[in-house]
Amino acid sequence: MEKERLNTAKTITIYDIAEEAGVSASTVSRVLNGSASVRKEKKERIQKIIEKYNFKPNALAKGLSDTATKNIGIIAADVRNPYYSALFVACELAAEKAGYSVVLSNSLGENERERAQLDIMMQQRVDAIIQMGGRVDDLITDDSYAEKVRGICEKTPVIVTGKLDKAPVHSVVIDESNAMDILMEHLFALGHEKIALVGGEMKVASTYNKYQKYQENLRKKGIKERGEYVVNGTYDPESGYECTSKVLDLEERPTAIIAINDFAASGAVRAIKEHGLRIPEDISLVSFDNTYIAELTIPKLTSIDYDYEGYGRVLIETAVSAAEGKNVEMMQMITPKLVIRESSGKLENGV
Amino acid sequence: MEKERLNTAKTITIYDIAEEAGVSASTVSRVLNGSASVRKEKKERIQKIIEKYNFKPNALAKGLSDTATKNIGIIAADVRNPYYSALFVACELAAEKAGYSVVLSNSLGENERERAQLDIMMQQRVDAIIQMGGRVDDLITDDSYAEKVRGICEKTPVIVTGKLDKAPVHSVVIDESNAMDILMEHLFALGHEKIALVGGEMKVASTYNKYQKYQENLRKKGIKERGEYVVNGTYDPESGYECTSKVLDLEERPTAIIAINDFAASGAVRAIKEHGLRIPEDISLVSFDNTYIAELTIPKLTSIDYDYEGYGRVLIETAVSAAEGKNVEMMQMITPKLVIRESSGKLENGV
DNA sequence: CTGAAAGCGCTAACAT
DNA sequence: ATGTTAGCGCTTTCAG
Repeated sequence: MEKERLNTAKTITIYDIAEEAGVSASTVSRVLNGSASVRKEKKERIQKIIEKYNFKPNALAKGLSDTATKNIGIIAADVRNPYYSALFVACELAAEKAGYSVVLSNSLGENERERAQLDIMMQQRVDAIIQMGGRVDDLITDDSYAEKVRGICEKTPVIVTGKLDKAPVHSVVIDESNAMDILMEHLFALGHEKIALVGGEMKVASTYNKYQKYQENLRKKGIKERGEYVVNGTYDPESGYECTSKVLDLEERPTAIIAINDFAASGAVRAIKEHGLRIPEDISLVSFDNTYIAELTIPKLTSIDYDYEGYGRVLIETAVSAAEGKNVEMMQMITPKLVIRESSGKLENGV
Repeated sequence: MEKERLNTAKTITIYDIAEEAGVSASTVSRVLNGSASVRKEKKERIQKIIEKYNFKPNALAKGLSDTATKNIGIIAADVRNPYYSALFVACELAAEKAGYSVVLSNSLGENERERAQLDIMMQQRVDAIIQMGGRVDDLITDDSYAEKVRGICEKTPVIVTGKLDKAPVHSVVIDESNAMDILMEHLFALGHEKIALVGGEMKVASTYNKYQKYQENLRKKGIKERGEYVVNGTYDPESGYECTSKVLDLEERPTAIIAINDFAASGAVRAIKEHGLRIPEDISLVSFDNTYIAELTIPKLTSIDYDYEGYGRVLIETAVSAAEGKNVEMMQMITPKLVIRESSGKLENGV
């Protein structure tokens, strides 16, 4: 049987354009990129032919001869998480404006995949790599991972949303500590002192930092920390539900709960309602990330926002500048902001 | 000031490997791809050197000389929507297994962007393009868009999750009609006859199809359709809230509501609760898509699932087969499945 | 202002 | 089994 190739219209190249215009390929290239002046007459003739064929230069060939591909690789932990999808889309939009494209892949919590993706992006010759979540969230940097990234940094700038010790990467991180301060100030102002912290793993740097600040805030306020008010878990609704249930079953239950993210908070809402308690009358609930989940729950969640659009812009600006060899700060902070909705309220009376 | 380029370690190529191994570049290429047998001794020597430098062949050069890039472009309407993110990740995983990478971009409802993205993917020489949502969801195909895609199809297979008249694309669509049948059967079985349909735009094919089936089911059951029970809107929570509110304010309100997707349903939940009604005791609520939103609401939603993993697999298999010039069916259907949760229940008594 | 020529890194006949 | 050679499509000196 003969092998049939259906989709095989002739690929038109810069040479075809050149021939039809009666000029050399170089000239076509010049008008394509505006890299040098071409006589107006010729220029127009060439442009007409380009349009006629709707010619688009082969990006592979261009990337091969150039040094840049105008592609930025993004490795996200999981775009199904609204935090990452919001940030990713923000990056995509910012990149578009800067004349770059983004290439996304999800590490999905698997170390192996994350490393493989780094390799693929290098092979693809992206001009910079942005890593959002995953290994760069680890409180203790994985040594072999750091080494891998170090190798990459020699050729391609790497920007992370967390930290990576021992590797010259650019960091653009949320000021988690500040975020926790804001949240606790809010709760203190409402009269809460019995405050629980649910969800999240201590091996994740951002969670650990929040925990530190949680302690510090209590201490400053002269409130003794109760170990049973801090229940670790993961970052999903199920975990939020379980952690919250535990806290609510305590003899002396808290009057306010801080969930590690909106997902966990949504689980917390369920647990609180099942315990026959009202939000915020009986218990206040606040969380981090301000994803659209915060508007889906009933009541809507008071949550910490990061201005995703701005965050994405900074990430891309950093990536682009670094890719173009400009000098960029190695460490930048994103300032969080409190968005007050319905889930937090004044402490009415003791429990 | 001197321009400084930091990230510029020497790029090592197949020739460097060849030289150090004392062989020709072809031989290195052969061991790299296993495209022909190489004497074991040499092979091992070469592999050692490759590992030593952690050499990864330049994908651009490879794509340029080969005819394939092993990249599949995916244009999604918006990955921030859990439906698309679930499907995208499913595709990514399936592609990975097939030795392909996926390249994502979001059209975000903007016609211009969607077209531009098609161009970019062509320039990038992806082996196939999968389009999820966007213009391919239109009930009436945009002519100029179809023409554009037609041009692309001549070179690169296009797979759509909707339809595109007048363009030889492969379709992998959800059997929406069947989905609506299942949902209504479920409601009928629970005793509901006053059924509303909220959210969605009729200009979107899938919504229109659902509406058709909604009517047909009522007719078959001998129930007269009430125009006021069908309230169009969009696909977000806000719209679900508004559409549902309208329906609940009717003199004779429905006993069951079908939301166009989980997002709209989450808004519906809010509206229903604000009306002081219980779900499902006073009113049943069902929806389409079975995203994680269905598990976040209280109560959890009865929703139509599509088996995202399977759906993604079919999309990628189709893309890969088409890219490799194999014969693939032009039209495939995804069978929906009902997932019953807490939001739907027996009709207790008349309103 | 423009063309010729070399090269980006890899693959694929074609010889040997 | 392996080396040689000729591209893939574009950019970029270098001449003129």
